[in-house]
Amino acid sequence: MRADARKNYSHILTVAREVVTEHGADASMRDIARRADLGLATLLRHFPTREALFDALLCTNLDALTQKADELETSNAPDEALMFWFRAWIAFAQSYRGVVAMMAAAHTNPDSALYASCAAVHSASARLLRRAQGEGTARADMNGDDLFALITALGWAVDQPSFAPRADHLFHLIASAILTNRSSSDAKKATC
Amino acid sequence: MRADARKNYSHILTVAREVVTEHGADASMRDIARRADLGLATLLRHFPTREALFDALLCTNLDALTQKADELETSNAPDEALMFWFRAWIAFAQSYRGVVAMMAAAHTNPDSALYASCAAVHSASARLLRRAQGEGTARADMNGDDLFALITALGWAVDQPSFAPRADHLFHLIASAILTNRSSSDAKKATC
DNA sequence: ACCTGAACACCGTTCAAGT
DNA sequence: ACCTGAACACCGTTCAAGT
Repeated sequence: MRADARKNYSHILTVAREVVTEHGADASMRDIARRADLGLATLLRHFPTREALFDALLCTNLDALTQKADELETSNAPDEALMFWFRAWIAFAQSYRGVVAMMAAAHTNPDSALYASCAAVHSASARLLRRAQGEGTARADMNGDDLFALITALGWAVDQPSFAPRADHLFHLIASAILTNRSSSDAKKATC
Repeated sequence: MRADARKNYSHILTVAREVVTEHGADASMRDIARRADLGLATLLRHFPTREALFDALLCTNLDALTQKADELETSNAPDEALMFWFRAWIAFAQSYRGVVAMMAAAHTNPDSALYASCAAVHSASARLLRRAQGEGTARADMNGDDLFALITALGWAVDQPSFAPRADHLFHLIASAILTNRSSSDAKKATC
């Protein structure tokens, strides 16, 4: 990449972070370009779609999330690991408004620039679930798709202004639906 | 209302139902007007906002939903009533793509044409919850806001193409998070 | 190589002019 | 009363012309 292009690239990301913080995932691409003092066409040259931009915006967080799954898998009890990771996912979901809805949509469509990231999150969570199921601390009548649906649904919910105040409690409720032992102390550590 | 206006009004609703069935709640208002052979301004005269149109589109379903809450409250066991109504809500959520997201947004904003309808659904569900809690069959550490958040989150989830295939099972999982007795036969009747 | 203004086909809002 | 074309300020896409 040429020096000026590289400079534009990182400048776009900086500005996009600001704009998206204010307006959420539906922020106007034109507005981002405007605030970066660039033509809209230039922005779209670097990030041909909104999802390409978000993949770049979120890749650090997303990598941290999948890496955290690896760490938890070796260093924590299965149910504890699942719940800690679930918490981390919800924190991620709250990074910018609308990200979860965007990821849920991207999850369906292999052409999306976010598809690979979604799949990575999905498989990380599925791995943690299977491990807890092996130990008998997570419901056996549930698969990776179910887990992903539940945590994504909660991620969407805590994104809604009217539901956000109850985010912690809602987390606890969903957690209790996933774990076998409702009052497990491990779960409590993660859900309280 | 003048005769021609009344005719336009109902014609718009008929056409809107078709277009929204195809394109979901984000369907273009212009497209609806076009298909109705009317100027966009005429459509917006009858329904000044998208939410006003949807309030009209959904009012029959919404009324049925709140009325169903009344019926269930007198004719069924509290936990059974709660679960039957929950099922009806999910069926409503599946009537058109995007309605749940729209209602969640409307729920926050008192100026929305859908606000009253959201409040009605909210209070109907809260009533059924309190009754089940009184009997001890629904979790005590949960309020009407929590329930509304959970059922709305599930409504959103089953709206996503990738989660829809597991809709029934996801319902069961959320139901088990709401009810006290996980394998209650009443719950089973509603969740299976 | 990389940037960008401009034309394009959309969207919902508003209102003056028509019947 | 009710309808509507047109102007408006937006949006993302595309590409020919510039450096």
